[in-house]
Amino acid sequence: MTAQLLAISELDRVIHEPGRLMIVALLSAVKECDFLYVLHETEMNKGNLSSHLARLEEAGYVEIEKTYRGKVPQTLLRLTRAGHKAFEGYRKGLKAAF
Amino acid sequence: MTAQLLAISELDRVIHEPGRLMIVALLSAVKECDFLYVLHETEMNKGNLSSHLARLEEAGYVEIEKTYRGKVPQTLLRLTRAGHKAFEGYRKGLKAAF
DNA sequence: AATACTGGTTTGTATTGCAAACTAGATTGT
DNA sequence: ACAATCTAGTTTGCAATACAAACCAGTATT
Repeated sequence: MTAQLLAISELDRVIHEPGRLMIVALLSAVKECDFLYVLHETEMNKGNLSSHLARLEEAGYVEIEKTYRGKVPQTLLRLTRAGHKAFEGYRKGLKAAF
Repeated sequence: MTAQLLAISELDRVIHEPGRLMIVALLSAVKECDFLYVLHETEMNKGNLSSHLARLEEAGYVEIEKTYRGKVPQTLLRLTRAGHKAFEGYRKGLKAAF
């Protein structure tokens, strides 16, 4: 197995999925934002975004904080340290592959 | 939607899957090889490789030619022109995203 | 006091990805 | 010769997705 194929085979599947890749790329840039911002920026639907976030949270890559902006609920999102490392590793993997 | 997110969202899913990405990367380098070479090089199992190849063929990205090496069957694989273009486009997409 | 809107979550389904089981034919052993 | 084994794959069955439609609790509107 060549280094290229090895790098591809080792890509983190949680991050690799395009929907989640968008989320992680976005969060890695802004440090914190809310559900609706990610929703609009990625052009996903709510159900999809919700479940991808749940997956990322379960992987320990994002923190989800439910709070309020006045009376309306707001879900704040941040990449955890593990999330940042995973994304960095993912990008290194890509670079190694291509 | 930023250019980065757009690029991610437009990645070709057929090629994006790591198993198939390995196959396509390999075929793009060698022009032609057989099933067993890809099998050993990628370290997949046969069932998996077979179905990923079927998907790539159905997408028009690989040509599958069944022939014989003496008396033993041999499956030859090549990337089609469309496959080369798709892979090139995929790499451009990645470059645009990261 | 209905109706509609916000900000999400849950549910149902169709598609995948995966490996175990199978197949057809060639080879080897007895 | 004929059973057992090997080779080169394909098919099948299942578990895990990804996706959107339907739902829900609370708020604002008419």
